[in-house]
Amino acid sequence: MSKVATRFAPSPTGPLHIGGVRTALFNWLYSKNQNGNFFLRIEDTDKERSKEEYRKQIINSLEWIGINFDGEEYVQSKKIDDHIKVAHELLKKGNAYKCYCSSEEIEEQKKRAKQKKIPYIYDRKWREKKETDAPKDIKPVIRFKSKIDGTSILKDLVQGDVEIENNTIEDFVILRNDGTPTYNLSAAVDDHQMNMSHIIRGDDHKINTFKQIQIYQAMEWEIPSFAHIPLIHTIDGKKLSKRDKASTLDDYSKIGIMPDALRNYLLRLGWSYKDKEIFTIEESIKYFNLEGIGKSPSKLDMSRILSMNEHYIKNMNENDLFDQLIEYCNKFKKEIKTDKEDKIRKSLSFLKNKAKTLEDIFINGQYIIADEVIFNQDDIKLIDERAKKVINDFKVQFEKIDQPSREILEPVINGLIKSNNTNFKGVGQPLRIVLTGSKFGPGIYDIILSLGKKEVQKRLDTKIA
RNA sequence: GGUCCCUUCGUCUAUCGGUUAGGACACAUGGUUUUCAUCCAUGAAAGAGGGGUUCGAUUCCCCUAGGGACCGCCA
Repeated sequence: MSKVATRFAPSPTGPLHIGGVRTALFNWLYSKNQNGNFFLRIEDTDKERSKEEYRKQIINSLEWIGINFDGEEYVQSKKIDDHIKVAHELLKKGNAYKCYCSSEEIEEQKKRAKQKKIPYIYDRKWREKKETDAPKDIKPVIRFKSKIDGTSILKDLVQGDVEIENNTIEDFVILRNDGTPTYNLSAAVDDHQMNMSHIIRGDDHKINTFKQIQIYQAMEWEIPSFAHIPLIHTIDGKKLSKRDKASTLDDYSKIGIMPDALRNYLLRLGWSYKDKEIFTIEESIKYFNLEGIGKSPSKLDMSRILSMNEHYIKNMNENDLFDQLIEYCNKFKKEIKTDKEDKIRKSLSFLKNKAKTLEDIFINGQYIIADEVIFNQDDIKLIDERAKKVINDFKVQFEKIDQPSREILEPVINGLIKSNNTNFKGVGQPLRIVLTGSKFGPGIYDIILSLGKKEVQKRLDTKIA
């Protein structure tokens, strides 16, 4: 058997959405699992809608989530001549013919079919007509001569055997009247030339597959294996599209979802391996297979994405988390000053406990990151005379401490609890508010130690309410 | 409308004829805790409906219902 080769073939007509990312992921994983290669093919033959910025965005997205392709990026538009050559070859071999119907004529037929509520299918008018009957003023398209009799069976690696009557597949256009190839031709030729062994793509391509297989057969090419994976649906059960919000990778990265978490989520969306939920990249390559792909479409679930991200935040290496956090803040929030970096790094161990996203860490860490304490107006109201006295008492004691540590602070706090005749909350809450601006936050010792002596003193001087 | 596909807790899923139908997320309750969280424990929660086949069906077959995809000289 020849070496496994898969590809991801997006068209750069919009931002890549996570359905596409999952398709890319499955192709990539399958090839890596089989020790094969994974290629990227940019299908940019729609000159009107293809945009360079989208091409870049697609490549960046794949890189962000950790999918790397082998070899050179394959650009479909550069291969158009090959596609046209095949069209003419099919014509010569009698597997295709020129159709002189005007687009108006076709439109008219479609409209009529719609009115009568019967399915439209091109009537194969020019299939057997003689070229000499051709009208002079019309540039023909080239149509593929599809099978009319019998049925075809697609042995799909995910869906099983799919049988279809050949006459439901029309004589599709392979070359437009401007001489350019259409999708089914280009895709078939490219996949053949790229030596694809497995075509893994969305369910929505299933009918195309029947068309493309006929091209392979006519050209006597080896037919690759196909696997049509179920689509990802939105919460209301419709195919995910680029227009849906929260559908592109950027939508997730900007709220602080990390690539590994999203990768893991996408992997488990429509694929499973026993009861295993968490997969490192290495594990996903090791365990990925086509048998594990389910047949039914699955819905996107934000709370699941969040909890996956939370899992990664809590379990990943803290240095890596720090790096990702800084990168995230610099890109989407504000640049973290170098003098704050160290404080943040030290505080990660407790800041991450309250976070589902990098954004959460950023927000929870505001009391460190921001130069000025931002006070929650409601919480300030909790600072009454008693609280002020506690704060003041603490200030006096704190000034005597050279090197704050938990061991030194603990007796101080306990002493204040006693002398003020209160409980821990009576001391902790006012201090937390004056130091961070909010009654919610990390433990009081964590706050003090993360800020450092100088900063704590500065904040204790703050006049509130 | 035609063709094709799908159907297990709210969601993602396990089960490859015999299980108290399992796990994860979310949810609820309780515990730990200096707040919010984290963490731990517990709980509620599913085989669309109807026929077969079988000693036995969530699992195999058929029908119905519901959902989805495709039906471009887009990709």
